[in-house]
Amino acid sequence: MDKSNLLSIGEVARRAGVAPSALRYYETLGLISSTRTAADRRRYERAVVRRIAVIRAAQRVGLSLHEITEAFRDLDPHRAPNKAEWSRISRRWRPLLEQRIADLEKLRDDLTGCIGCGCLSLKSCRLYNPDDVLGTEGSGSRRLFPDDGFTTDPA
Amino acid sequence: MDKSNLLSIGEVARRAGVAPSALRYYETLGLISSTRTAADRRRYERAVVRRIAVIRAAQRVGLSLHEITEAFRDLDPHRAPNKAEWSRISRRWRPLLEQRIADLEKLRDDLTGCIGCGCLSLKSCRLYNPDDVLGTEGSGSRRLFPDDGFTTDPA
DNA sequence: CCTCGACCTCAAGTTCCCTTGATGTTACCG
DNA sequence: CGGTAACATCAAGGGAACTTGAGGTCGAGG
Repeated sequence: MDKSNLLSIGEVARRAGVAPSALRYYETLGLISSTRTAADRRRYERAVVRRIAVIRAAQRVGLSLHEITEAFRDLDPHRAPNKAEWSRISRRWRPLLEQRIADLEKLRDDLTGCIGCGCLSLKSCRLYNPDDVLGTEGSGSRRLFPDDGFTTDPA
Repeated sequence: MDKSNLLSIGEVARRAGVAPSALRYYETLGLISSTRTAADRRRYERAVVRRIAVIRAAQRVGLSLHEITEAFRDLDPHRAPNKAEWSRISRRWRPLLEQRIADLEKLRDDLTGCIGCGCLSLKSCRLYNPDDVLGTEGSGSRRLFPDDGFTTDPA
């Protein structure tokens, strides 16, 4: 059942957790590729499952399929990326990942208790009293939403 | 120009960095609300700017506007959330945030050099040799993509 | 008074990411 | 040999999140 080490679209779909229709769609975008059997069925290399996992992960970071296609542009679609290719993608995405992580941590901390802005006491905190205008912005703390109009209230 | 401390749709749009059309759209969804002038123009409380910032932040985490509406459901749309309301939203979103942060860190680390799986040498790393089957999964390290089919290859 | 910009509504359009349906072929099972 | 499941293509549909356009109103300025 494992003939020639290639996977059918159904197998890939199950393993990657996406619908076959999505795989066909990805193929039209050039995100993944397949060979065909004599009877025109798609056959996938095993590496495509990993590739799809990366695609889904990148999507969750907020990348469009187009951007992901860009990043994958000069990877051999049939093989797993080698070290050089992998680190090229890594270099490309890392700043974005860092930024997104920082954003999320900031949101989490600010939502949770102003850890990010240092006011651990939770009282008279800007987040719980959003209409307050900050007296000073001294101690290196940063605003969650820099442009929310609460400091620049002259219309 | 600051009459009655309310903002026009244009002002809110500028301060929040979104288009007026988006604000009208949010209103149809019940995400934000406004009062009207005699001439039927929308007037917004200042707190709406913060609310929009939270909406945008939540969107970037991957929440749909519908989910955000849910979380905001029983907040008074005209006021900034008080401490209790804020921490309700916080409690609701925190696990999600944590999960997303963990996912992103994992992706970053695995992309960067298998820091997450402990193989700092970068040689014979699963990520660089994705077709390898893991011999053991012993030392507490976790897979980036748990269901990618490389361990469960019996069809 | 006239124009201009900012606003209003409502319907339709757009982009992204797929899914669904119609219709047909292939592969295997009993 | 017949049925059924899995696959193929292609066109159309669908939801989410907005934007755009048409047509109209309002208030201030020249």
